[in-house]
Amino acid sequence: MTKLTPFEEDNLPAEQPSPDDQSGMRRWKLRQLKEAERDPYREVRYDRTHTIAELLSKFDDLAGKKARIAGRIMAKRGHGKAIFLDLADQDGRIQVYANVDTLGDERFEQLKAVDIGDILGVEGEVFKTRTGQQSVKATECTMLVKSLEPLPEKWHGLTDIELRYRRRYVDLIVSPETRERFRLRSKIVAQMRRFLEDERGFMEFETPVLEPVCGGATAEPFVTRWEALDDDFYLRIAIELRLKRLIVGGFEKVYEIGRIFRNEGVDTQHNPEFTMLELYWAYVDYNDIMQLTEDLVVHICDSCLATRKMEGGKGPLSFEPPFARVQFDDLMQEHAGVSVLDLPDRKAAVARAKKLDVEFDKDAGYEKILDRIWSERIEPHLIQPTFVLDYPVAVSPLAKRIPDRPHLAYRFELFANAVELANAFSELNDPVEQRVRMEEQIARATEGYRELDEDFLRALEYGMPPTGGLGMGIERLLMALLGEQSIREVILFPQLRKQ
RNA sequence: GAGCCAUUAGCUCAGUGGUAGAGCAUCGGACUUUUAAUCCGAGUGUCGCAGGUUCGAAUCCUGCAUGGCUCGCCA
Repeated sequence: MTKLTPFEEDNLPAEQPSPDDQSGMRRWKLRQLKEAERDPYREVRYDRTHTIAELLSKFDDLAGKKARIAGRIMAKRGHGKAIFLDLADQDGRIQVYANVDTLGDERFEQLKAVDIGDILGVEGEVFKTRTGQQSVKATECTMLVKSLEPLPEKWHGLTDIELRYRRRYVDLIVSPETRERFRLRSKIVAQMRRFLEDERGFMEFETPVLEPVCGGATAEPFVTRWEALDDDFYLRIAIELRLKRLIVGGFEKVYEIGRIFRNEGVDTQHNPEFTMLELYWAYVDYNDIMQLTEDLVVHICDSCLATRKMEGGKGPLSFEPPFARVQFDDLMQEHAGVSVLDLPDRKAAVARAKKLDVEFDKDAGYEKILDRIWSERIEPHLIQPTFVLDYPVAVSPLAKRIPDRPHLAYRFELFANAVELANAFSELNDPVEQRVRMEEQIARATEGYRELDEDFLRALEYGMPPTGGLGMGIERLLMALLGEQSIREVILFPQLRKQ
């Protein structure tokens, strides 16, 4: 008998608790293990000969040979003097068979005491049962972790949405779909980097998340306090203005995949923190960026999903290039019955919105009303991947004006599944015009915290070459590619209220 | 921030005013190739929280909490 620490004495029951108290039962079992000098938490490593997926893929060669595997017990089927366990590791699941003849009485009784959720190392012979089930016949079992909480029901798993988010680790244990979704997220981001770096020669940089002034988008920032300086700072709402400084500095192909924070509400399309790919490419225009964007998305389809066709929430999607390319104004004329040329001011926009039955806040400014018409009347039609080109300058403060159509800017957005995936410009590099447009934007802003990023304007004054830039919401892309309707399904730990 | 909906056993869910239920899981027993193992037996509980109505409330009402959906802000 090993003497327990006072903490263990207090927290691990000495007597068998009520069977209803499942975690109590497990703690009681843990105490017995510790007292018998079989404390599972003492184990520091377990040498595996194979992962379960490897073992299964080489099963015929390994049959009759010894193997060592490890994983979590997902099911337990007692059978008198024999027992079956399902053992799962990261990529596979296999049956373990054990009987009293091969293990002996003592070790067989120990194995019978394991609970679903415990983590076990198993050494044994690779074999098939008489029903042909690929299995390992245990000759030695090592308890690697005692799980103190019971897992959800084996058939339905965890369906309570709140619990799935708050205890994502449990969701990952019991839901292969969840594991697969986040495995794909990791792979897609990795392939994004591989494509940009290895195939296109971009360099990734990391720019500050904490900023003295925030810009690059219109959104409410999170404010935080830098105590040492006794001053407020902001969590960035975009990466744009930082990366453009790198173009000024002479780097020609730069990108960052990073976290963005926007102090806004939560819904199926929005999480207060999300991940954005932003890239800037000197000496090219938005047509080159459009081609790059299409190539990138197709590369991800081919390398991660092995298909360019998928089931979106609003019907089947085909990412077969070339994606449709359509003028913003053509869509306006088709679905809103008006050209932006005929909506020169707020009054005209209000009249059109009313005619279209598009509701808007009575304080809404000109851009906001245009945006409302757009999202109510046009966006719902953009199911298949579509590049929408040449937006009104009024809603594109960082994009270069088109000289022979001065009310429009060199800007495109990529839509799929009726959601915006990406936003790109031929970047405005005229420091004088940029200052005017930013000042106009600030003057119209209804929310606080808007001030000119003077240092960005100074950078433009030093001279930024003609540049194309892109911003792409990673979660939005994942939703479109994986057919998910809620952004929380592609974010491991979505923001929820404190409990 | 607003509207609607949900919250019952560890998990998945029944239960519309009259003794709180099922399956899985758990506990006891049988079973040496099962696989949602099977068979026999047992116990699940602050019915989200706080009030109210009623002889009596999981059930009706009010407030609160958390979550979901829709809407507003936002990508």
